[in-house]
Amino acid sequence: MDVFAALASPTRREVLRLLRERGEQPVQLLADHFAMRRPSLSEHLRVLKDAGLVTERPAGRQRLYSLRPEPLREVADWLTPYERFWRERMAGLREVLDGLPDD
Amino acid sequence: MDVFAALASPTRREVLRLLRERGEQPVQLLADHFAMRRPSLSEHLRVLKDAGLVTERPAGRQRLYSLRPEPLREVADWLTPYERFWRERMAGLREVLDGLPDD
DNA sequence: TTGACCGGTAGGAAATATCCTACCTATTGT
DNA sequence: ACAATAGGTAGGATATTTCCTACCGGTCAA
Repeated sequence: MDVFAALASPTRREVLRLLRERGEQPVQLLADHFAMRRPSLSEHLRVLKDAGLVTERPAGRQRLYSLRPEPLREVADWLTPYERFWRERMAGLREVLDGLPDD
Repeated sequence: MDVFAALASPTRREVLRLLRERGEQPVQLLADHFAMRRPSLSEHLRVLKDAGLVTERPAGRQRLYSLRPEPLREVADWLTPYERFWRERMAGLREVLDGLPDD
């Protein structure tokens, strides 16, 4: 339910990256890439699922997880009003740099 | 140091919003908008400062905090590779909607 | 100089997060 | 039917977060 909290964990961000790069994955394949036992990864997957960032689909005895990027829009939307701030500051920095003599 | 973790708290996101909308603010003015004692807000401010999201400047007996949006670029950059995913999905949804009969 | 004010730190309580091992169910292959 | 496999749940240890009250130092104003 809370996208920002779900993204706070490096492990969970890494899970999202794996799903983005590889597409749908069973738990075991994901778990292979972490120095962590499977039940711990299961908990991370549950947090991601509660946040709507992944979906799960049974396939035989496996469960295939895939990326569901929609909730990331909330983050992108949240960032929007800050963009002009860092653009202005980057522009200011650019001016300062342009004002320096060539080396 | 960890921008994503700093953004996980609704209180801290609200602090950033206040600083964005009002500019530089002393602690007391910020604290007035939360149902929380001042020392707790001080801790949130420290987390934001450690993440580089605010700067602090002494002014008499006050300390003025202001927004420092640069670290948010890290978040925006992290989001970038996911953008095409939700765009594709939105496009797909659009097609479905377009295919529906007018009501 | 002294009292009021601003805001940080100390230390503790309670809740939550993050890991583990042990165990359970469901599915598959022999 | 049975052993092996996939993956979730239970419950516990520990660490971290988030709040509080009490207190402290620095600054300003009378």
